[in-house]
Amino acid sequence: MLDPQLLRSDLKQVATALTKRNMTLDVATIQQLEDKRKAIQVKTEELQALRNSKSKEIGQIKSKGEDAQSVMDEVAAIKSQLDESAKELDEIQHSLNEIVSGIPNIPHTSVPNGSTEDDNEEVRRWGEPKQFDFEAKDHVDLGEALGLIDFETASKITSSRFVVMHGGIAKLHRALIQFMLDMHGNEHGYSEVNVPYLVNAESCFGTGQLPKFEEDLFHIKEHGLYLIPTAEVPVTNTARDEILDSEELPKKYVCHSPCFRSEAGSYGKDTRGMIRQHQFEKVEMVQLVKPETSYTALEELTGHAENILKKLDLPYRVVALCGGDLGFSAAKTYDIEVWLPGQNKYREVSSCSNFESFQARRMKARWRNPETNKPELLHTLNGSGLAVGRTLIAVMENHQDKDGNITIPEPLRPYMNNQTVITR
RNA sequence: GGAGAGGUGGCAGAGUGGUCGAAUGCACUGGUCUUGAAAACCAGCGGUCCUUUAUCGGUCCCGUGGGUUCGAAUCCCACCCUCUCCGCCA
Repeated sequence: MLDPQLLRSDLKQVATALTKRNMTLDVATIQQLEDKRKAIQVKTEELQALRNSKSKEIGQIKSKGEDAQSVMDEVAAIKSQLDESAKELDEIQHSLNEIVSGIPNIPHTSVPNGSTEDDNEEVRRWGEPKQFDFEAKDHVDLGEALGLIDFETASKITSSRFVVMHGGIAKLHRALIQFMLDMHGNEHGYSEVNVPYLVNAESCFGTGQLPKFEEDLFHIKEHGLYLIPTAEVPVTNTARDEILDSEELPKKYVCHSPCFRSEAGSYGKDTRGMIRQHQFEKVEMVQLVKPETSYTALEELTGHAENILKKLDLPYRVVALCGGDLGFSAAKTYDIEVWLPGQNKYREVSSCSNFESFQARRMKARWRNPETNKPELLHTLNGSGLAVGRTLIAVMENHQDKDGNITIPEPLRPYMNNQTVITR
């Protein structure tokens, strides 16, 4: 959520900043509602103040044993006015709220202009795509030839966009998770958390999935809960309605979880293989920081995700998302794209974002600034470190040999009983 | 799932219709005292929103949402959560 003060004082400037997202803000409607809100809120609160003081008066009169009827009649007259005014205020605030909570974050000044992913800006590359002296297979062919990846059974027991993994691939998947958790925990200073995979609506609102993107979520209606689309939701919401001490910051969490996405609207996209699933696993990094440090934290966090790819010897590039490709809550995002020989292109394995105070304002996640001694909004960040399924694909495709075996990257071997290769 | 108890400020804990945003204690902050510290004493000490350049002032907040009332922490209704016992269960 954007700062309501900013919307009041500088609505036009906000509208201009949002054009970077190819978004037009309905300035006239907001301005009109805001003017109305101001007038009615002042009126309502004045009436409330009057009612309160008169009611107190009644108490005083009665305690003296005198007759308070005339004052009571006065308050009764105020009451109907107040009810009407309060109702009107409620309606205006409601519609204003609806509009404001649907406005995306303002892109940081460093965010490139553009409307689609083609306009994203490549920041750097690491590693060289490997030249194979045979025709590289994709993970589907590799996995099925090994007999270790099975989409058919998954669709029998559940539906499309799910997968069953066996043996060496299942172990490789698990090894990746443990390797990532250990790297971030031991080398990068994150503390590991394990959180619920079902969350309530307040949490989804806090991180920005609700109200606008409900269709992307799996919803358990009879319990009013949602399956998490990313650990970002439960982990960031640990700070909801909290005021943290300055000394506890920054808070850095790493969390492994499954992620559930309905993928509504992506029919026909990435239907082959494990690239786009309804359920996948991810190791997520979340940081809660003081505002002045959030952009250095973003660089640092992105670097932490990159380190995983470096250790696994997987070529990648980092792109800065352009305004049009930026997610709803993010002020700035770097995507990390890993090289996939099977597709002959770079594909996203991580998305690292600074949300500034956008999520924090929605969830009232604050810290006490010792300089002012007042609660102030935190800045929140998160990034995949990394998407496990896609990293698995990358390992398979980049480290395959001509016989279709997979060489296990050195750092994963301790997690796989020192196995060096996955064969049929 | 059944039965019972309970949800009040950072914590503990009082408060059952009217000067209660809330006693008291602890914690915390500042001051006095002290060579320093402790103790003692004095003072301060929640959040939200509105108005305002700012102050002042005002609104709202006692689990959440409704209701009754001139007036609700206090009464009524619904829901949520916690604890204890029983049942079921990884």
